[in-house]
Amino acid sequence: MLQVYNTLTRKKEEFKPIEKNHVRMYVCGPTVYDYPHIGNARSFAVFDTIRRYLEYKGYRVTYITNFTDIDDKMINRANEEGISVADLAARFIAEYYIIASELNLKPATVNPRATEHIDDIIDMVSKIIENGHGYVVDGDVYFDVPSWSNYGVLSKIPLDELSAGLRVNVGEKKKDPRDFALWKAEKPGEPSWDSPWGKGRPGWHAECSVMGKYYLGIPFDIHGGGQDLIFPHHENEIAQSAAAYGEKTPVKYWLHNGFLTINTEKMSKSEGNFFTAREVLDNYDHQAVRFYLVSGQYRQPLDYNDKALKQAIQSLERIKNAADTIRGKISILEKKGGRRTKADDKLSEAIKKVREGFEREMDDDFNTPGAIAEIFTFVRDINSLTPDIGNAAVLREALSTLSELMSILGINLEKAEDEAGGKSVEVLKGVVGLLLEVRENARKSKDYAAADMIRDRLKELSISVADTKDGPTWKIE
RNA sequence: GCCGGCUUGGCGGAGUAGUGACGCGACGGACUGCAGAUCCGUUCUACUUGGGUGCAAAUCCCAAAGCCGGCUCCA
Repeated sequence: MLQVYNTLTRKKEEFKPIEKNHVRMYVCGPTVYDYPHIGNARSFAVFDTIRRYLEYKGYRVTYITNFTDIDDKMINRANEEGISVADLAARFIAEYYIIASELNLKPATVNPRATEHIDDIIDMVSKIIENGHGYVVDGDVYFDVPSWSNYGVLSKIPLDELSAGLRVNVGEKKKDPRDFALWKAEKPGEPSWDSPWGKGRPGWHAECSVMGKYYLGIPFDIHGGGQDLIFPHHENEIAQSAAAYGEKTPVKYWLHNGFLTINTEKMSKSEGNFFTAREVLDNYDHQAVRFYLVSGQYRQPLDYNDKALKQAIQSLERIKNAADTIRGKISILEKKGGRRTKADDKLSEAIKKVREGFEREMDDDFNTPGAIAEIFTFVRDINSLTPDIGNAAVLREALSTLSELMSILGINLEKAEDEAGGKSVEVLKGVVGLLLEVRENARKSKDYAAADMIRDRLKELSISVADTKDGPTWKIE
């Protein structure tokens, strides 16, 4: 049974989608005014893994993640750079897709943009006004927070506590400092759209409510994002959606990932202590970065430092080596053939255990560290049993299980060379096989100079050779 | 000030009240012509502190300390 921690109730709850076998999920995507930092990347990777696990469990998942392409930050940055907001958005949306592919994020069902839904936003704002929870002042529209008694359900901030530290910005005409803008009247030089309240643009939180409803319907199952979005973004989203569309709770499960820290301090753009996803991906192996991002439990803080990344590289290497060990033994067995042994039975048992263990851990609010621990136990079983395995069938099953589980974490262990190469791969295999035969003869006659030369020269051609008790194996680096 | 979270071995990091997960590192051994990979063992008085409940607590309860976060744009 899958349990997820719901920010709304502050408890782990049994996960039951509203529609049977279909999960509708929305994750807050980036505001496309700058390069995403590695903390954004964590959020992307975490929710991608959650999505993949739900699919593994047999659910069909409709996965929406948006681009916010109109807001204050977009306008300010575009003005600084002297380009249009649309051009700025285009640039960083393109950048997002590059990062997404390097992190092996599965493409979303739809990546909607705020500016594609202006009419829907206007529609929602109109409904909020009609229902008595919004008001118009000089072309601005504000949400009337005190009129909404349920305000604070998500962040658990009592309404009267809220007013304490709030300020009202110059130029704002709120009735109450807790109110927030649904629609902002046009200022000179800003992009704007026609509306019943004059020209203007959407406020900060409108787009997610609108696009969630548009693509998923309300209520839907999962809404994800970083913990910093709980207040005010998601709090406002709930109030807006509920006030406009009349659903008490527009979302069943609210999931929030913990922060990525640097030296245990929160990484954030306003503090200036951050690394962009780009520089991290340029410095480290992409798969290792992905592995690192999902190696911690998603609600806990994750510290970014060189040591942590190095450790992720080492750990992942261990898993990949196990896959190579299996492949090497399979190719030997294909030549020699063999019979099932005791080790085959033990490995079959281990395959069953790893799948159970992995699911048990992931069912517990996506406990990836526990799930990875199960994989490592399996890796040790693979390494100790493989030399004694007699039949390739169980090895193929072990390899496909390992690959399948790792793919949920976003790591692809498959090697594509076989399909890609066709005939030339066959020739390559033949030639390397021939060289290794020559080398084996040299080793038997203790001509180690010759044997080592063949190995070294192959290494230069990025073919690495390893001797096992059953004979040599090789792989392309 | 008001809310929330965290504190586990050299480091990272799980943890169902009852046999010290898992990874990285270090050290020792095995295997090996060498290399790589791997295996076994050690690192073990590990659980912030002080009380309490229990036959038994890292795990439950109560206090305290330290650290972090939200209350303002932020994944």
